[in-house]
Formats: sequence, C-alpha cells, structure tokens
Amino acid sequence: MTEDDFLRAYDPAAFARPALTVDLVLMGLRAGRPAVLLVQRTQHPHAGRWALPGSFVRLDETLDGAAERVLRDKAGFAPAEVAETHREQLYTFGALDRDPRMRIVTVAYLALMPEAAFAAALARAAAVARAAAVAAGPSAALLDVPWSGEAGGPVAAFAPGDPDRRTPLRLAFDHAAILALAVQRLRGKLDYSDVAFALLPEAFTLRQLQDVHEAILGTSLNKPAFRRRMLDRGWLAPTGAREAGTSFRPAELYRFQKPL
Amino acid sequence: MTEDDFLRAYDPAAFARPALTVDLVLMGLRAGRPAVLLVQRTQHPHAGRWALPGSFVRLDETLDGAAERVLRDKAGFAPAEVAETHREQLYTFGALDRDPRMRIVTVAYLALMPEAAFAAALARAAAVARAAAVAAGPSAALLDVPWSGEAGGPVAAFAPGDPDRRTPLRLAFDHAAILALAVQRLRGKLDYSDVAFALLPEAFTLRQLQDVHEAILGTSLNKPAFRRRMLDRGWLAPTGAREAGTSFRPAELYRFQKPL
DNA sequence: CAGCCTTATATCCAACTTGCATCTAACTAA
DNA sequence: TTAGTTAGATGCAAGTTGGATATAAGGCTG
Repeated sequence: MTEDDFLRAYDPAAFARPALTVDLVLMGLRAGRPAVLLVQRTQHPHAGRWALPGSFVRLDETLDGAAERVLRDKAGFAPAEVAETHREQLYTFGALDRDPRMRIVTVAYLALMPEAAFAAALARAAAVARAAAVAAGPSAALLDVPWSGEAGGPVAAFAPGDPDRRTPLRLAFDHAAILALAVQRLRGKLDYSDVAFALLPEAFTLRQLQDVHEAILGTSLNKPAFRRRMLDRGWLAPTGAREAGTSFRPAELYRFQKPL
Repeated sequence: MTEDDFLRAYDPAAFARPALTVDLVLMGLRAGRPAVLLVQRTQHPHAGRWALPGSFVRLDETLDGAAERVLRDKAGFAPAEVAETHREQLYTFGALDRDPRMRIVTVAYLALMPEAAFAAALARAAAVARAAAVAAGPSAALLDVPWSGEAGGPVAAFAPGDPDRRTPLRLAFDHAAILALAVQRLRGKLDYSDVAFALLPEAFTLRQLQDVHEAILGTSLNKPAFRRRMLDRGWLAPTGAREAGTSFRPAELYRFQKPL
C-alpha cells in the first residue's frame, strides 16, 4: 500500500480524543503594578468566577493562530495590533479533572503589551462584552506577587475595586496555576531576554525600563549597575530625543534595537 | 439552570477537535556524545523514516502520564525506573500540516537518563520492537550539534553505523524541529538547573560532571573555574568514596543533593 | 535672573567573580 | 624508586557588581 492509499483509507475518528483549548494570560502594567486581563464567567461551569480568556482550537488554525483570535475577539484588538504584541507559548495543562465538562487540554499563552495598549485593551474588552450583552464585563486584576526569588511565589489576583487587597479573586478551573506559571516565566526571562521591552512603549527612558524590571521582580535594583548592564548589552539605541513635561532634568529616550 | 444541570446536558462532541499526541525526546550520552532514541517508522505516513517515539493521548491519562506510558511501552522501562528518569514538558507543536493524516497537535517531552540506563533502554527498545515483529528496531542516533551559543544551531542526527557523519537521518513529521528545541532547552537550562545530574549515575566525579556539560554545550570549559562554581553552589555532597580502577589518582565521588 | 529642588547621568572604589597558569597530591606501572 | 597521569589546590590578573558620591540639566520660586 502506498502512502497515498493509506491516507485515503485512514479514519481520523477512530480514537476518542481530548478537547483542546488555548488560554491567554494577557499581562500589562496598571499604575506600575503587574496586572492581567480576566473575564467573569457568565456560563457554567464556574459561572461567576474569574477566568483567563480562552477558546477551543479550531481545525483550521494553529495554536498561535487560536491565541491571536482570542486576542482579537476577547480583547478587541485589530489584526495589525495583534501582530505587535509579544506572544509566547507558556505550557500545556492536561490534568484529568481540570474541567468538569469533559477532558480538556489547554495550551496556555502569555501575551504582553505596554501600559497604554493594555489600558485600551481593557476598555475594548469591556465594549466587546457589552456588545455581546454579557452582564459582567472583563476587568483587569492587579496581581500580588510575593518575592521568593525568580521562581515567584503563589500569585493572588485582586479586583481593581479592592485597592487594599483584602479578598483575592477565586479563579475558575486551574487558571490560578496558569497565572502563577506566567509570572514565574516572566521573572525568569526578564534578565536575559527582551520581554521587558514588550511592556514598554516604543521610546522609553532607562528609569522606565528599570521600573518595569522592579515591578515584575518585586524588588528594587541598583540604579548605576542596572544602567551599565542595559547599556553594555547593546540593545538600546538612543533616539536623541528627551523626555518631555518633567520639572527636572529630562531623561534620554531609547528605543529597543534587536541584537544583530 | 444549576451547574449540575448544565453538565448533564452538555454535549462533548459538539465541536470537531484536533487529535492530540505526545512525542518523547529521550536523550542520553553514548560514548560521551549526546544521543537520542529514534524508532524507524514501519507504517505510513513517512514509512521508513526515523521518528521520535510517541503515542496518542488517551482520555484517562494526563499528558505526563502519556509520556510515561511511551517510556514504558517503547523503551521497555519498568514503572519504577520511569519514575527515576528526568522528564519535562518541552513545547506543544500545532502546525496545520505537520501530519498528513489529519490535524494532530503534539506535546513534546524531554526525558534524560544516565549513560548506562540509556544503553539499557536502547537494548530493551530493540527487544520490544522484535517482540512486536517490527522489521526495523529502534536505534540511537548520535547528535551533531554545532556550537552557536546557548541557542544551539540546527541539529543533525546520524545513525550509529555512520561514524563519519556523512548522511544525516531524515526525520519524520516535524521531529527535526522538536529535536532542535530539545537540545536548545537542555543547553539553556544546563548552567542554572540540575538537568546535568539526570545524565549522570548516582555517584560521579567532578570530571564526569564537567564532561557532561562539555558534551551538551559542545565547548570545553575551564577546570578550576568549573569545580569552584559547582562546589560553591552547594548541590554536591561528597560520598567519601573514591573512583576505582584508575591507573592514576582516583577522584572523589559526589552525589547530587537537592538544594535545601 | 539667581538660587533651589529634583532627577538624570557620570565617576570612583571596594568587594566579589572568573579565566587561567601553576603547583602539589595520589595513584599505577615498570 | 621513578616516571607518567590525572585530581585537586592556590595565586593572580582581569572583569563585573553594588553602592556611594559628584556633576549636569531641567523647571520653579522669589
């Protein structure tokens, strides 16, 4: 039998298979603190709880494609904007009981965007929810990430209306574990990769870059040492322009320039 | 409607879904060089080509469980031995055309084991293949990994019977990409994690540890600096015993002791 | 406009880390 | 005993890092 014959006779439905979804950890900064986009579930299971936006993977789209679709449909992004956000696959979660409906395996993605874009995404996601006549719209949750080295500790999410961080949100499914892994990954990659720039606008000052690092790591860093390391790395190109609107010496603005 | 009512009425078959497999990159050292377990495909598609061992994910097993099952069924490991090998999830591959039969998403796993266990696994995998009356049994492929920093370059696999490395093996599906990612991940984690110990026996000398690092990285390392770094890390406990059978000064044997 | 306040940026130094050469120890074989 | 070989220790120069301090550059205030 040739390979063509084999493929013609093949029955794709011969074996039962788990369902496959993608879930998206869309992170940004809110007032200098790490935050994540959550949607409140209006349907069973776990109705009322907060969850990461996600979707079933269709047969005609890749995993990355499904993650992009979630970004478009649930965060209201235009295709061109989607292309500009940082996206990476995090991990695939396949515990047997992670969804009470049936066996569902989910591929978790991490998406990052600058503070301004993140704020816009939250607003548009709320509009998407209203258009769909959904009672509770999406919302950002502020993250509380205790410092326990780069590994990251247990992550708690709080509603924006809970500035004192009294009652952590109860997340649906295993989304708390996914969120914790996202933060851990972000922390681990922060120092040797270019993820931090995904959280900054096109032009930024060294202080802003340091603020992003400090917000993600949850520690304070030594300023001269940080500047030296960042500049020596050769990823920063001075724009020549200066920060505007300060009442003190304005800082040089830099752009991220891909190494080589 | 309550959540229970919802779940009773839920139709799991409502949407078409991709098939889900796990593929295993089982790595070890052969004569001090990195090697991987490959099986020659006897069935379509890609009959005759070399492939990573894998299997469809069943509804009643986790992803990790499926990877362990592949280790048992295709490499002939006993359940107790499976528990002792290092295993970690690598990445999930979901390109639309990665399998000509149908849409198949695969979760790739990396498994590591010491040189002796790897040799035994190869022998048992061959026995498993013979018992299944499969023409071509499994085989180790030696890897040729050019040095291009920790990122790793394009990985080529060669049959053990091709010591001059003339004709790289043609791998089935996207398994060459999976293999390349496995090597890259291994290189990246080598220095800050404990993966290297998964490639060593229970007791080992500092020279053996350095040999493993050099084999994976493809470079030579400075001996005193390497010793210092490893000992300062606090992961190594001297056993008090010495290497035997040398015709020169025998080295101290160490055990890996989990930090904290 | 001079001085003040605040933050950016540069410089300096001591402590620590790393690469590397060299020295000493321990074993076998002859 | 001596030569040969590798393990393990030590010393040093060069590079890196944390942290204090000095200088620069804005706007603001009187």
